[in-house]
Amino acid sequence: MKLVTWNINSVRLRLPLLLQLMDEYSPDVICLQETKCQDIHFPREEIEAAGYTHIHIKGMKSYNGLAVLSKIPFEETDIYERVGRDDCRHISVKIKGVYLHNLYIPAGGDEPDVTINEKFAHKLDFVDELTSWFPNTYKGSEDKVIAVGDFNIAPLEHDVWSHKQLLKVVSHTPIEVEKLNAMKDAFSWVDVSREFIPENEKCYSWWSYRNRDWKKSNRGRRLDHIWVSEQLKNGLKDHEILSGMRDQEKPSDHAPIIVEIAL
DNA sequence: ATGGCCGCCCTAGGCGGA
Repeated sequence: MKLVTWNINSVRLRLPLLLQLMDEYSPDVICLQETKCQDIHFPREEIEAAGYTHIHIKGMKSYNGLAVLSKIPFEETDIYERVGRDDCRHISVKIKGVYLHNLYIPAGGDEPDVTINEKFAHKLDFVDELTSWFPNTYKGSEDKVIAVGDFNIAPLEHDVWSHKQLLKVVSHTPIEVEKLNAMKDAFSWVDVSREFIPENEKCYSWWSYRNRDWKKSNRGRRLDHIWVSEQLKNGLKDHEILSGMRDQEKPSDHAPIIVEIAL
């Protein structure tokens, strides 16, 4: 199964790029984050015409929003309200016996301090909830589970362009890294990108729009992740961060990540 | 060293992103 995760930053604005991605890589399943559109406005017809006839979405006006687009039928679909909010940050499908979760973890605002920044508290609570939810819901040793999406946390030193300069910047603070690692350990998740790219090599999936030349300055962060349960580790075949998509006209600030997994 | 952009929305400046 070829699987893509991509924070598309508006599915309507980026539809031509999405169709290009489908045409070039022919993934079986595509998980999108930040679709930024209500379900009634989702561009179903064009996506179905490209062969992705199985669509599971949960969107809202202006912010957040998720989609799973597939050539393969779903056996189940679900929508979750994390930390009690109906804000379109977690959906899932069951496909070929695999539970596939599409996540958009809150960005967390500017100040990494829960006492003055409610958004940062929301982010940490969101991760905490998932830390117990996955092991309570599945058996990592038996169930085939995949979690992908924009986690908005770059956990490793070489997941950011400057570890030292980003220690106090939301996305790379010690408390966020600790929380994300706790979530990973609680289900023995496998961090797929780091199975293919050694931890001592720089690896990014996001580059700010603010850099005049994102490629030249290369001040990126690895915010997008693909995690698989232990069951699937031996099936990992291929992996690529499609940074070429960051180089197109009107790009998303995130690059898609593609993996191939033998099920 | 710093500031630098983008997309959305009851079309225009504010919010959110990270």
